[in-house]
Amino acid sequence: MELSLTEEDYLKTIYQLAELNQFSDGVGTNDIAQKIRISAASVTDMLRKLSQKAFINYIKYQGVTLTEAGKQHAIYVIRKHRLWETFLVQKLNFRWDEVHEVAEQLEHIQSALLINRLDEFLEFPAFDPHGEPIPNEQGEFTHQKRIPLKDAPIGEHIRVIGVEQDSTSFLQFLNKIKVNINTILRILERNDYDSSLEIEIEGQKTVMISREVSENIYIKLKN
Amino acid sequence: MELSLTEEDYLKTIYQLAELNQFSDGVGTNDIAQKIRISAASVTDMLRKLSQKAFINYIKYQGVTLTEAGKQHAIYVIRKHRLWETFLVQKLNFRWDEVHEVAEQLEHIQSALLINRLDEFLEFPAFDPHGEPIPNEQGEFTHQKRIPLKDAPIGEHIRVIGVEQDSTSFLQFLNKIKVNINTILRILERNDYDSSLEIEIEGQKTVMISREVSENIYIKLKN
DNA sequence: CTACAAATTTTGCCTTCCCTAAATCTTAAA
DNA sequence: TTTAAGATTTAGGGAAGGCAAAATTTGTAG
Repeated sequence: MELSLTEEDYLKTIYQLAELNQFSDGVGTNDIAQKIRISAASVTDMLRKLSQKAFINYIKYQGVTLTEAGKQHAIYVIRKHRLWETFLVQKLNFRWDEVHEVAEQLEHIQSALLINRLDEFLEFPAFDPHGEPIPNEQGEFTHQKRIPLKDAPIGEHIRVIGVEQDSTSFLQFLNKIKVNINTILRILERNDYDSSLEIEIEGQKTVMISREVSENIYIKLKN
Repeated sequence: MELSLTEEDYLKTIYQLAELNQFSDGVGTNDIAQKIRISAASVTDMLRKLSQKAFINYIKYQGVTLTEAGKQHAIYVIRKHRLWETFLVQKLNFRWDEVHEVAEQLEHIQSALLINRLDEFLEFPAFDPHGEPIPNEQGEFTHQKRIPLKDAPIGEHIRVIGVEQDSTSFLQFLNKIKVNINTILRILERNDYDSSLEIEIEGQKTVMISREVSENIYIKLKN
């Protein structure tokens, strides 16, 4: 079944919200409305529609969960989004902070052939430029243990493997201090009063970063 | 100004129809309707809208022409379309007959950065995989003299530089007989009774092609 | 010059997706 | 247990883009 661009956005959003709130048992109308910047009334309309098409389980006033079909499709949209982001960064030299808006459009192109060829062209990447896993054609994710930089041990060499991507200005900041995927860092000192960190970047310069920043960078120990 | 996907399609279509009918002085409502498979009534609606936005010159019952702004944008859509086709064929190994549908979607992605980076990535191609010229960022086309294969001299080595792309089955046929851009041909014999040609392909096999086919392949003399 | 066929526009209406305001349900504090 | 705040849905409606049928204009054959 072909879904409209809008329907795809809803499914993706519901999937992402469900990921976040793994504790609760359904995604709320308002959460969706807020995330895609739309009125709650409009969301209710669409939920009824998606429910009829059997992509979501929807009981009035109770929140929604994805059906298996809905989940499959949501993952497919995420696959498309992350493959395009990878393409933009690796092949067209986009910066971290430039990819999102364009990938939001590209993710709705309808062509299974295109996506599989793109995957092949990129040599079947397992992670996108922000370190998020890219589902394969079967919808399976590669898992990877990620530690927030703020919890990393002091003094050891560590490798950046992911970042949160909600904020463009955050990504631009990382760009400015030349922190990227695979950048090697070392925490020199932790300041307890404000949880800021002094870090060494690629053995070169030293930078102070706030707790906000160190919460949004994920690393693994080198080796 | 940002144009909707639909508006872009209309402008592109008007441009293409105007190219074809260079003799007449305006594109008709019905022509547009037929080309984009929509009712004439809907076309009238959109023409009024595009006229208000100053992309076309429209006088009721008189047909339309593009304004300078409309022409610029039409050419930009064509630029996007042809760059994406080039990408699909050169980088993702799409066949001639597979590219059109996907490029129709990709041509509406809104990002000047994306298009210019794609252009660069493809090394500023002057022609798309069907031999059509790709306008540069300034909207300028590279011209190239093309001779229909049916009018080519007998016996000489000639190079395929373009094909018509209206028919998928035609493109599939070319694929089957392994005729592509830059393929070297030689006409062995012309059959006057039905204007069919016997041609040699890349010095290898020999094939009979009908007049319909030879009218839709363009060549230049080798060297 | 007329009259009819073809082209075009108008009219009235549909679907999708969105909105505000009003109504209703849920839930947690008192 | 009550109730008010917050969440959600309903009601009514708008813009974009589409359609069929009716009305109008144009152009051409006689």
